[in-house]
Amino acid sequence: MAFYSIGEVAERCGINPVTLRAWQRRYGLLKPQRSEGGHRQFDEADIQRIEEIKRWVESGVPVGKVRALLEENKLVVNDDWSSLQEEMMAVLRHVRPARLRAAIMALGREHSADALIDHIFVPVRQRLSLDQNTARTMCSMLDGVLIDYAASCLAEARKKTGKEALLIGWDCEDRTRLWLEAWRLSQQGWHIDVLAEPLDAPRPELFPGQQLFLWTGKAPSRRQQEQLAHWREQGYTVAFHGA
DNA sequence: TTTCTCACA
DNA sequence: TGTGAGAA
Repeated sequence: MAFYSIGEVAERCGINPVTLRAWQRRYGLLKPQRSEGGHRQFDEADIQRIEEIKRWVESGVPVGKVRALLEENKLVVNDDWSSLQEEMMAVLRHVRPARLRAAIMALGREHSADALIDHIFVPVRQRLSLDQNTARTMCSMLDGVLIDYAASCLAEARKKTGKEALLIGWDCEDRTRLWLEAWRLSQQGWHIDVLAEPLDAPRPELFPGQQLFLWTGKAPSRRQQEQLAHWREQGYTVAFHGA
């Protein structure tokens, strides 16, 4: 196995050695072997990884967020969902909503909401959103069909027995994801309604006696956790949904 | 010369 | 993300 010094790698990849060290030390992005003298020894795999990091950074992702993305991607690539993701991409390239809708309904008959959301729709949307141009259009079309499909699943779920609940996006930009999460909840037996517009400051007092779910799209902040505890003390049935 | 770490913009 | 010091 051939090794490269940090200087060689820096030149080959167009990244300052200082930056490479910073990626390793500050963000845990790299883990080259070391020589006896303590010098870094990069192999081809490391260089591949650096190129991948570069692509994320160039597409506007903050360096601090790249690690999570790399690990997420690794999981996705190694499981057998990747072929279904590719099929989804292939359907998207036709840019035919009716076809896309049929494909998604077919998937919905085969797989659980959890699996589809986590292994197909979230990864595919993420891939599409990185691109600036045509992928944005495909992503937009996908979002439209997904919301349509999610809404039909919510309606379907209401035909079975279940409790009423309201899903509210809290400080989250991703409206489509909100519908996907509503769908997920409906598969857990809830009759879900969605506040289509995410809120900065949800007001449980407007929905007395109703079960509320809050979706933040990320781990709740300290402030949000305190707010939730406060609402519960006041007797509101409100919960974070998901992470 | 090169690279290392660490403190510091 | 980059600079500079001091050491190997």
